[in-house]
Amino acid sequence: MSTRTRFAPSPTGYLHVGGARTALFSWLHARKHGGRFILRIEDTDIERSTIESVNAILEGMTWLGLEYDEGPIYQTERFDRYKEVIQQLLDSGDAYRCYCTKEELERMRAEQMGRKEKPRYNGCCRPGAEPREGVNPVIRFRNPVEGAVIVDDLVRGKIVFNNSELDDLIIARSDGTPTYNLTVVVDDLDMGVTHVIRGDDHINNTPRQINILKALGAELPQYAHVPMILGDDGKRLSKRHGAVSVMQYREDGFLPEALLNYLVRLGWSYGDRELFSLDEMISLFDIKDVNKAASTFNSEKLLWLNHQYIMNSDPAHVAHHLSYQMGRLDIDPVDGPELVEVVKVQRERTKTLVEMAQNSAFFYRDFDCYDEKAARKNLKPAAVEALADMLDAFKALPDWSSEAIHKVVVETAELRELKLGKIAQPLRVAVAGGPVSPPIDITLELLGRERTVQRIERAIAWIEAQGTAV
RNA sequence: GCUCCCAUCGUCUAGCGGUCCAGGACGUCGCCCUCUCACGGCGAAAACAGGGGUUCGAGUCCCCUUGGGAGUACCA
Repeated sequence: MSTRTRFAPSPTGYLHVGGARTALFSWLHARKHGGRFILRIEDTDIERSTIESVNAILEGMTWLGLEYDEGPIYQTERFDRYKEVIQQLLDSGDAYRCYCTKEELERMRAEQMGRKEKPRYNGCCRPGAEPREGVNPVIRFRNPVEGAVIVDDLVRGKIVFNNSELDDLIIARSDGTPTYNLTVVVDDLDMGVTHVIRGDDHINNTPRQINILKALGAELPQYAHVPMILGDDGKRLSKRHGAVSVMQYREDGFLPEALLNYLVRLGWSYGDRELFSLDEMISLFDIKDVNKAASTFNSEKLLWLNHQYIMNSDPAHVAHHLSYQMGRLDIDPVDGPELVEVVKVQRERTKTLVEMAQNSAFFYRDFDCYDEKAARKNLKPAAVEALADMLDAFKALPDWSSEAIHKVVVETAELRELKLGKIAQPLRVAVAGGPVSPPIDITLELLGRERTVQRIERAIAWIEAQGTAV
């Protein structure tokens, strides 16, 4: 049977990095084995599910490039099928109606906890209960009492659960809607899922699901429970830890492939390798090699990876993503140099696209004011002469190239008997507004003669104005 | 409480009984390069949670302790 995997989020929020990694593992497994990857939306909890969340998840998957072969399949559209299976279970005696009220169940739990027992349903309606006035029954699965369920997990190995530890779980609420453990089983079965790859917070659900599958006479899929991702404090990753939404990483200037690369290395490795292209991930990844222990999300390393991808990816590709950030700054790339050229000169000095956009804004529009510290240090009266020299030279330059510009800067330094830094830095602040930019000759070449001239004039005027103001 | 899971540098990890006075990466700290910021190069500090076994030999296998995590819903 050909491999079929799925990612089945419940739409109660955005796609977070933990879910994204589970989806990635599942996607990789399908791709590696030439199988199919299914997206299923588990929206049976109508109270908590929202269409916004569905869209956010879809958007996240798209940005990451985790394309699905089937779906999205919505569970809310499959209620008839679930009802059919529930009826089947009822008919075969593997399920029964339970008339206990929520209040009774709560009391039962409280008493059990008081006796330091594991809280579980006591099975009072199991032998068959009489309908009660005013009580809409729930339907429970009749879990085997004897024996044990052995989960042969691809990442955990064998896990044994005694049936005596399990109780009769509810598969249909009193309003008739199916619950999670039932829908997962039916869906995975109907969709022919061969490998259930999911977070290890589902381990405890697995034996129950296996029992239902067995009652249905179905063949079991392979299970792989991947460890969770923790925040810096060792607790399960959540909003408290900062950016957890996949789309927030786009906002923060990350390349999707950098995030993917970071995620795949969290709980998985291939020797000493750190960098993996998508194709390499597909060929090298093996779900069996995934670690058992939970791992902590480390933003610093993600930043490093992002920088690696910014530096080593095709500049045109980076430029494409950079344009999004430029848009957020209200910059239209037609107002300055080609974005690709900007990427080429900025990529080794910025770790995120946000940073790159901010540090490159001066190529496209005038800045409002100088960086205070840099101006104080570099835009001093002593710099005026050299700036004026270069201004004249630049105006007269027949050829506006970095080589010619470089020559002017060097010659001015020699003429004024100053170190290159004493010349280049004031010039840099004058044209870029701050102390950081690519090499000055390249910066000016990209900026263009017109803007260079204007900005040097502006700087000279500014310095002189400072002098008279004090 | 009960059930299940986990445990190598601060973090991600290599290690699948001897080749480990434990290797790589991020980060940190030095030095070099340098017109700024970076890139890059070189180097340093930094870990087998503890205790019992098994074995000629244990980071690697078993048990216990400790510490973490998950589940324990008419949520998923």
